[in-house]
Amino acid sequence: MVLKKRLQYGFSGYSVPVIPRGPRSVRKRGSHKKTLKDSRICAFELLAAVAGKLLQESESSTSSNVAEGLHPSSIHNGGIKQEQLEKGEALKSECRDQGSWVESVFSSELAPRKRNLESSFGEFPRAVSDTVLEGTPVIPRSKISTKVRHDLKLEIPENKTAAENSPGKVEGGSPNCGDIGRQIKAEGNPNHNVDLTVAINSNSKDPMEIQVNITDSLINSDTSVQLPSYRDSVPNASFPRHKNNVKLRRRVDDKNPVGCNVYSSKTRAIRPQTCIGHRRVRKLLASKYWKVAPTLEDCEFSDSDECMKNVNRCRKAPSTSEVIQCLVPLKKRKLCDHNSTLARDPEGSSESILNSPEKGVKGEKTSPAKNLGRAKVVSSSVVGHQTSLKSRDSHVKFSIKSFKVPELYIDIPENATVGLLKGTVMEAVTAILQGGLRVGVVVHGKKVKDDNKTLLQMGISHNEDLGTLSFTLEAGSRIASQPPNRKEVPILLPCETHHQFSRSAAMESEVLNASFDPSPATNVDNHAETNHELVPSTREVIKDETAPDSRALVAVPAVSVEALAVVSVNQKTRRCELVQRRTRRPFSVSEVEALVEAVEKLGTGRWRDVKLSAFENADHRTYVDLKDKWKTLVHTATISPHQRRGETVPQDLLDRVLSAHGYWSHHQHKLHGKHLINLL
DNA sequence: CTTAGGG
DNA sequence: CCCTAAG
Repeated sequence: MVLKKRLQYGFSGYSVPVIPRGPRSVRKRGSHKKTLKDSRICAFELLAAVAGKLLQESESSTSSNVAEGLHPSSIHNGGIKQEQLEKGEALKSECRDQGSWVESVFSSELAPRKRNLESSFGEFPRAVSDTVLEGTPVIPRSKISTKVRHDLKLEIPENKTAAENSPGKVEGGSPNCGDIGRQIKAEGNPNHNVDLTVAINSNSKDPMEIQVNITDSLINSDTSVQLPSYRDSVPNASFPRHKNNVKLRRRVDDKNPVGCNVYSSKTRAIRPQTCIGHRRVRKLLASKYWKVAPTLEDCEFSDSDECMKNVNRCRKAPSTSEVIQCLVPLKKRKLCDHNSTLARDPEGSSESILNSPEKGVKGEKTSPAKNLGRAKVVSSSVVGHQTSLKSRDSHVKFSIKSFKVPELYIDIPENATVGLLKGTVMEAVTAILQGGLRVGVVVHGKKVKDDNKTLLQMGISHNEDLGTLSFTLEAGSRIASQPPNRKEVPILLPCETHHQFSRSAAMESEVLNASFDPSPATNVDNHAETNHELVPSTREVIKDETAPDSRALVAVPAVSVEALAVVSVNQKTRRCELVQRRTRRPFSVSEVEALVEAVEKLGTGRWRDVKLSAFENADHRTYVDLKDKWKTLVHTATISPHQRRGETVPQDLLDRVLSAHGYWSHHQHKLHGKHLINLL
């Protein structure tokens, strides 16, 4: 039968099944791609800090908000909603403040830490607390995600270097100061013309909105930045359940006492429902767990170690102190999804940090050693939207619409007051900004390290799609920025030393997707200085509220805390292409011929062999490509000639395609066995 | 990593 | 071409 078929089709190679067994095809594509996908996102914490301040400042306004909004989903009017989470309850609250709105999810479980809370508590308006407290059951471990929005607008000459493009540093105002302005300044480059200012805009329609303005900004594109999530344990705080701004989720596991260890483990357990089932792995930018140390008035950090020491000294009970954990959302998102708010996948992120086996991070490495002890954590991730604008004069214009603070996890006792809760959140946020911020530039998912490259060199030109351009905010490193000497700034301490949070992996971030309508593309990037990875973006979008997984990050002293990542996304282009699509390379007739020949010989189920046999040297043709091409060839051969498009394939080849297809579709399974028999 | 299919 | 589920 075999022979018969052979003759029938006239395939010379038919009888001998060629089974090339060379080295497995090396697919650059696969690894490359994956790498990109997996690595992404950095959290951005900057905003969080701002938000924290705002909270303080906006005490008065806050109370009213808390009582009123009922709509959970709305950003400005959060509602309280209870949801069952896998393992715990998460409380999500959205608060508005002047110039910024913060949405947060708290996770609570707690470590005792009243001092700070109480002090801060006093600052909050009573109305708020009352409302909150009213009839509220305790909700252990809530998750809070905070979002801060502001607008960034930028216009940069294409010939500016990356450094210029990315301001070297973003400085946050001191937590204590009443003024809201924060500036991002470009450093090192004399020519940079970017000056970003983040300020609370009281005039804004939305009181809670924070505006970030870059001088000379021209455009309206929007970018949102998200901050990494943190977990903070706050002792004795009670959460309201019915108020508008808060969403609550019940957690299943509340049993554990407060310990850092316990905490961490639990933290892991917590995973947003939305995230469940997600296959994609996300990387966490930040380290896993962060602990917030009580505010130390007397401590100043010259270096992280010092900081830590001081902190410890100051702390009463470190072990029990509240812990703020920053989670880095790791979920990958698909860039193209619309309307999704940002989502995070803590697990993924943490995994990435941990070098989880899953995609992405695998091979890349984070050298823990480098970061060990340094506790650099990239905790926040920022996602933004970017709109590419057409510009004239070779200037690239884009604006970052907003920064978002994704998640903040807090562990707090049920009986804690709202005020304490607020204070805790504020501290956590503020702590993030302590070290100042640095801006990173991510192009096509890859962080651009070379500050001397011009935008043009990086492919950032006015006529390019800016969708692949994004920015990250990173906590300033000691090196990059001087450790702030501030007092009363909450300190994030590593909760568990044993935790690996110190790994550089912590630095990895994941990409988040932007949410709103336009097509959000998300990028995440980790900016640990030591780590650089390409961050791929995904299309998946996760709704932030629902999706957030949580994994905790350990906050390290501000000094050591690093990186918030901000990613801007291009909204304009619907198609988000963080992961750029391979350039299209139509098959030439000769390639088709080679393919047909190989398939006639090998059959349609052995694409790897086909590749090796006929396209061994064509690196750009993967076996999947060949398979796809065959698929299209079959289709082409099936349809009428006038319906065919592209380079016309000789009819004789198509005939062969059809013949081989028909033959193999019926014999591919049996054939092999028969061949073997024949050979024998 | 490969296949096989859907998108 | 991409993305994924399945081996």
